[in-house]
Amino acid sequence: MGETTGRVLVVDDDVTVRDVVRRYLELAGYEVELVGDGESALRRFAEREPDLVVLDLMLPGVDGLEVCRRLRVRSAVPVVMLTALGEEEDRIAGLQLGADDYVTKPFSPRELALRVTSVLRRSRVAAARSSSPMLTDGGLRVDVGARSAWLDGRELSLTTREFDLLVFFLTNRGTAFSRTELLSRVWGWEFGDQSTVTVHVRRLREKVETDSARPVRIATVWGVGYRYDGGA
Amino acid sequence: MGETTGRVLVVDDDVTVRDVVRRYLELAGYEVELVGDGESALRRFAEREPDLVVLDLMLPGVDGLEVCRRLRVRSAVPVVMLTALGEEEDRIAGLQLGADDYVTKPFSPRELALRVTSVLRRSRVAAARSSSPMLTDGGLRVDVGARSAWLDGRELSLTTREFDLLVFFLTNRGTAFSRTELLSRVWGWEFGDQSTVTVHVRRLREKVETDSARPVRIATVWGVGYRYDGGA
DNA sequence: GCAGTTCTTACGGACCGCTGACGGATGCCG
DNA sequence: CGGCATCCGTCAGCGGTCCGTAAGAACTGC
Repeated sequence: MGETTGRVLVVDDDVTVRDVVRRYLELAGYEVELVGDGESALRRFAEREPDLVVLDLMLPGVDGLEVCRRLRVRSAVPVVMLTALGEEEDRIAGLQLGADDYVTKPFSPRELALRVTSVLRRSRVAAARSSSPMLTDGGLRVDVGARSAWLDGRELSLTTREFDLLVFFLTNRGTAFSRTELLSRVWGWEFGDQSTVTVHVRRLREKVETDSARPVRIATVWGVGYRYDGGA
Repeated sequence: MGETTGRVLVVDDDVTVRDVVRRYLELAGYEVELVGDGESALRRFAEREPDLVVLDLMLPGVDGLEVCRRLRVRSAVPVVMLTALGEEEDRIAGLQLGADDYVTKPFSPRELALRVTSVLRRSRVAAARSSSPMLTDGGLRVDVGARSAWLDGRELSLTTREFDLLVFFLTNRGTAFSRTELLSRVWGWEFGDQSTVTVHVRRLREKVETDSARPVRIATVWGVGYRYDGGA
């Protein structure tokens, strides 16, 4: 099959390793680019934006960990690290920097190709699911990732607690919660003054209700607590 | 249509060939320059920086191969070679020197025009993909590969950290990040003083915000961290 | 009308982010 | 090798925001 399933950038200073890796990855259907040092890796990455990077830890000049960090600054590209046996600490550091997998030298090229395939599949699934969710209700729109909210088009300035509270309500519509439960699930407290909740609900109402004296969205459930009803 | 789709420099010592080629290329919408020998070709190339060069192999004085080689020293301009039948070796040499296509004499002028169009299209696609990606936002332009940035045309002098931070923000617009997360993804630290982030954001703001006391691009998200909003 | 519950307002302190300054590290130039 | 400039991380002070609490008023259900 001539169809490529992705572009892979291989970074290793050993020509022999590069060639072997190249052959196997190409057999697996990948388009392969090779570079021998960190600077070239970063430059080539910027030019070609490969789908995955195979990165040797030991590199002349900028080392593998630094390359990984710099890549991570501007890309979520999956990285597979090549480490020598016994570089335990480096491996851990690498994974902390966001490497997605690692292979210890000496490695079987077939194994590397398999890992590449598996990491790539994993990251593609993750990417498909990662778009920032938008909560909406009537004229209310909430971007959880951006931590901002709009009511009828104009932006609301909500404090941290208000925002968290609103998000909780929006993701749990139609269910009544006691103040104690809200304290637990929004504040993370297991005990505390319930009036804290009361006051915050009031302040939130001032911002999301058209008439805060006659609330439509956040309903009071007498003797129990509060419930979020749709604003539609 | 009067619009030109590119400038082509034609190098051939035969006046008749030049005129025929010129007519067809102009019909195809190109702006055409004609020269008759190698020295003129190099000089004119330097003056006009055409988008493509049509180059006869047999030239008085500096021959075609040498011209091609000299061009390649300082430009990636696409070259289409004109070769006589049987100049097999020259053709191979030409391609090795970086010619992008060749046409054997006698040739149909229409075929030449088609080849020119096709080479030009190919090279433009390649250029678009290989030029280092530019991040832009409002008056802000960032060349990631070159590690340089401009605001309203004048170059910014950013330090390494500032640059990385800016690139991270530009590639993750509209999402709020905690200082801890920035520390992890830009600094590569898993723990550390959060004020490090605060201070760097401040320094970056001084350089990319019109009024750093009233930031527009890098918004503070109270109790959380920072978010990059468009500067538009 | 009474008791329990919720609403409203006010306030002080805690928290947070901004700022300016400093010392150490690093790299460059003489 | 020594001096200088740059960059970086830390810190303390300050000013502003936010939060939790308390206390009185209003309301609900009985």
